[in-house]
Amino acid sequence: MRIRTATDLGAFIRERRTKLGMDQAALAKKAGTSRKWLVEVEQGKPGAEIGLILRTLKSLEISIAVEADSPVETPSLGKAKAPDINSVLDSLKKRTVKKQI
Amino acid sequence: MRIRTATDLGAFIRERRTKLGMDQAALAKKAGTSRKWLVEVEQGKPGAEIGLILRTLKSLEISIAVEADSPVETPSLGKAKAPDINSVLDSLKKRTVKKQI
DNA sequence: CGAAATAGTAATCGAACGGTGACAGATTGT
DNA sequence: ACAATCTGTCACCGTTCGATTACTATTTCG
Repeated sequence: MRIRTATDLGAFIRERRTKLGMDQAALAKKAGTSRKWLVEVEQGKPGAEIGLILRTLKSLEISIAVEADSPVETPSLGKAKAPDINSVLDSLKKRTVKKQI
Repeated sequence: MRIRTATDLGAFIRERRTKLGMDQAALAKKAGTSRKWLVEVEQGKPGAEIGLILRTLKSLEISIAVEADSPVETPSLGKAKAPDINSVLDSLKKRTVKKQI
């Protein structure tokens, strides 16, 4: 499932939790958090800390993956957009990536 | 890329940022955060708020997906897997979605 | 060498986090 | 009806976040 907001994430966590037949208390304990925190997360709390989120997902055996949408910069697409290459070279010229090479 | 820890996430964010030729200040501004925050996130800060993380990933055109590792029960067509069905029915009997309607 | 840009760090401060414990509402089973 | 269970909410409190504003490396190029 695609996650765009904290609400998406909360909904998915809840769905998975109930599917596994766990109640909030059980999951909170397993993830090492408080039940209050879990309630708020399932409701889409945007302020929740990523560390606790990851622990919770792990407790639910949920894997999380990230992926770059566009390879580097949307090339192609109709217009003869060579400028993209130039802009990249330009930015590289200004101050090289530094880590490169 | 599979994300298991905040460090994984920070590394991926940094890699993507540099690949796009952005510096920390540019990304921080685009994501509506402070540069200091971004520095810490790239270093793997587990206390970072999920809301800001999601904004940052969006600014980098990174999509994030979650997936249940084990399917709880395979509703595959006509398989002779009765026990799973029962457990599902059991959990459903205990408490339904409730917030519906 | 020196200037410019990028990245890391420090101190401060208001705001929000997360934990605890308790309570009310809703739902289910006896 | 009653008890048991699960969920949502509340107040309190110590801790920590994130923004801001500096300052210090480090790198790169003229």
